[in-house]
Amino acid sequence: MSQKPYTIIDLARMLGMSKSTVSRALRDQYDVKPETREKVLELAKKLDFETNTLAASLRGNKSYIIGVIIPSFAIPFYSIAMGGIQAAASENGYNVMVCQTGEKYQTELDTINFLMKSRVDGILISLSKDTSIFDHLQRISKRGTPVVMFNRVSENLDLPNVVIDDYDASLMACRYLIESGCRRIAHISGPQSLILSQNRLNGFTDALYEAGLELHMNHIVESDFTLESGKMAARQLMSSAELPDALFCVCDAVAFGAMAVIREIGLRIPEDVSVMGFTNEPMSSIVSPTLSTISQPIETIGRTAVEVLLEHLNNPKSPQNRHSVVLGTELIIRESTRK
Amino acid sequence: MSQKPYTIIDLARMLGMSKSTVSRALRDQYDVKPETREKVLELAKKLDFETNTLAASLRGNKSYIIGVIIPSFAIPFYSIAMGGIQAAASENGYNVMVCQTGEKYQTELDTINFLMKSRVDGILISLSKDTSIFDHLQRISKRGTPVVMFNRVSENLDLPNVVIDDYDASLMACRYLIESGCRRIAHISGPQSLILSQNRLNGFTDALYEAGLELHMNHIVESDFTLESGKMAARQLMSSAELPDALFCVCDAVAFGAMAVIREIGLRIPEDVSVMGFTNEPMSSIVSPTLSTISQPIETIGRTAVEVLLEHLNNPKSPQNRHSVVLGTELIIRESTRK
DNA sequence: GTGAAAGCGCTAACAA
DNA sequence: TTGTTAGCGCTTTCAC
Repeated sequence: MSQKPYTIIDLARMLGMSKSTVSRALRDQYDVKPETREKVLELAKKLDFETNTLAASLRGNKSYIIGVIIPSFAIPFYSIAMGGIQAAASENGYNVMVCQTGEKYQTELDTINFLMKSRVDGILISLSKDTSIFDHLQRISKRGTPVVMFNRVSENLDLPNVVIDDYDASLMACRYLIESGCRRIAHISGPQSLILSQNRLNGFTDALYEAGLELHMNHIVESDFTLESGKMAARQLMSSAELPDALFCVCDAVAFGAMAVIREIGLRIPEDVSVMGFTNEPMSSIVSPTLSTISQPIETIGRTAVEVLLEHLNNPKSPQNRHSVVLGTELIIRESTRK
Repeated sequence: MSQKPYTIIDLARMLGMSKSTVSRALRDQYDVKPETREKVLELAKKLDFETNTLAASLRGNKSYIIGVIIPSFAIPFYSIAMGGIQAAASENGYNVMVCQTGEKYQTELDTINFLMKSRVDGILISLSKDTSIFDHLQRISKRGTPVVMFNRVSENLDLPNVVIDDYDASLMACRYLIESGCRRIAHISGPQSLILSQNRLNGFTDALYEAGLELHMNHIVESDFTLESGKMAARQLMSSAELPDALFCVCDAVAFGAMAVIREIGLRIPEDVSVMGFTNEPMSSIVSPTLSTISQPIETIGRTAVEVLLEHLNNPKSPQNRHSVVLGTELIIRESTRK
C-alpha cells in the first residue's frame, strides 16, 4: 500500500536530466536555466514531490528545527508563549519541536537527549521545577548546540535568557496592596527551586519590610502553580490565627483557586480579602470579581527567545555567555483588590 | 566552537572494531558478545555519544515520529489532549511533533506539507475551523501515511477517527435545562463548518422539539470557541426581544465569557439565566457560580487517537477506512443551572 | 548551465 | 560473533 515517495532521482529519470540539476532547480539558488527549472517544478507539483528533509538535514548538517522544552502545555503561560515561538521561528525559516517535561527532571533529561539525537539546531528551555542540577544544559551548550532559557531560568548557568523583572513586578504589586490599606498580606509562592519564585517572594518581603509591616512566616505558603495547589494553600492561609487581608499569588491560576476558597468560607473579595495574581491570563478579566494582576508580554517573551537563539545560530563564533533580555511588565488593577 | 558530534565510525576506530559491531551493540538487538557491548556502551557514555536519528530514520525509512496538528494550544482541550498523546506515544517508542494551524486552512496545508517532508510515520489531526476541502488528507492517506482525526473530524473523509457523541451529550444537557424549568433556551454554537458544532446544535434543537418548545432562530448565535466570541454572542442574545432564561454554550470558554456578560448586565446566574458549558475544563469548577457542563475524557481521546494510529502503523495492510471510536461523556451539574 | 561522483551517519544483507 | 559492503535521498564540489 504504502507507496514510496518520489525522490529527486525519480524526477531526474523522468525528465532525462541529472539529479543535481533537479536538486538545484528545486531550491532556486544556483544557476539553472529558467526553462529547466520550470519543467522540474511542474513535474514536482504534478507528482506531489516532497523533498526528504531527513536526507537534506543529514547532508547539510542542519535541520532548521528548534527544540522547545516546557514544563507543561496545561500552564496557560506556555500555550500562549508557543504562539510567539512558532510565529518567530517560521518567519525565519525554522520549525519547532515542542516537548513537555511534566515538571520532572528525569523527563527533562530524556527530552534533551531526544532533541540532541534529532539534531535540532538549538534549544529553548523553561526549566522544570524539579531541576536543580544543570550539567545537561551546560554540556550541550559546550558541545555547540546553542541554548536559550526563558521564563524559568537558572543563575548557575552561563547562558543567554529572556525574562521579566519578577522582583520589581512583585514589589510594585505589593506596594499597591499596602497603599490600598492591606496590612496582613500573605503570599502563595511558587516552588522555591525556581529563581522566578524566589524573586517574586523577595519582592513581596521587601515591600512589607519597607512599609514596616511584620512578616509572619506562616503567611507564606508554597504552591506549584496549579489551581488545586492554590486552593490548598489558600485553605491553609485562611485558617491561620492571624487572618490575612490580602493574598498575593505567584500566578493567576493559583489566584483563581484561592478566590474559590475565599468564597467557600464566606468571605468577600476584596472587602475582606484582596487578591492579586501574576501573568494576566485571559481568564483574569472574566472571573468574578475580575482579577488584579501583573501583565507579562508572553508572546514577546517567546518571540524574543527565538530571536536570541537565531542570533547565536547565525553567528556561531559569538560566545554563548550569560546575557539577559529583561522585558517589561504592567500592574493591572481590577476588582479583586481594594482601591 | 561547534565541535562535531561523534559518529559510530569514531567509536569503531577508537575501539578497533567495525562500525556495524558498534551499531549492533548500541541497540541490543543482534548477537553481540556481552563483553564487546560493554566496551561500546562504556565509551559511548564517556563521550556522550548520541545516535544520529536523522541518519537512522533515513536509512530505516521510519522516523518514529507522529505528527500532530491542532488548531491552537490556547484551547485548553488541546493542551490537555497533548498530555495523553505524548504519554501514549512515548510508551510505544514514538515521539511527537506538534503544530498549530491557528484555525487557518492554508496553515493546515503548509503544516501537513512540512510533516510529510519530515517523513513522520503518521498524522493525528483536529481540523481547523476554516477547513472545508479535504483533498490534502485524502491524498496523504492514499500515499501511505496513516491519518487519524480526533475531536474535529470530517464526515467526507474515509478515515478513522476518535470522537464523543456530541449530539447525544447536547441532547442530555438540554433536556436537563428543560426539566429544570427553562423555556427560552438559547444556544451559542461553534463554527458551523465543524461537524462537532453541527451535532451540538442538532442536539439542542431536537431537545427543544421533543419538549414542544418553540425555536427562535435569533436564539442561536455562532462563536469561535473563544472567551471573546462568547462575550459577543451573549451580548447579542441578552439584548434580544425575547430574553433567554438559559444559555447552552458550545464550550466552557464561551460559557465563561457569557457568564461575565450576564453579570455585567446585572442578571443572576442561575436564578435569571442558567448557563451550561461543554468540556469540563479545570476552570469550570472554580468560577463563580461553578459551571454545569459536560465532561469529556480529554486525555483518553488523545491516547486513543494514538492507539488507533499505531494499530495502522503496525498493520500496514489493514485498510484505512472510516472507523469511529466514540467515547463516553457525563453531564456534570453544578451551580450555574437551576435545580 | 549541467553532469558525475563523493559522502552525510546509519542499518542490514551477506560473508567470513 | 564480527566485518564488508551497499545504499537511504540529498547537496555540493569539481569537471566539462
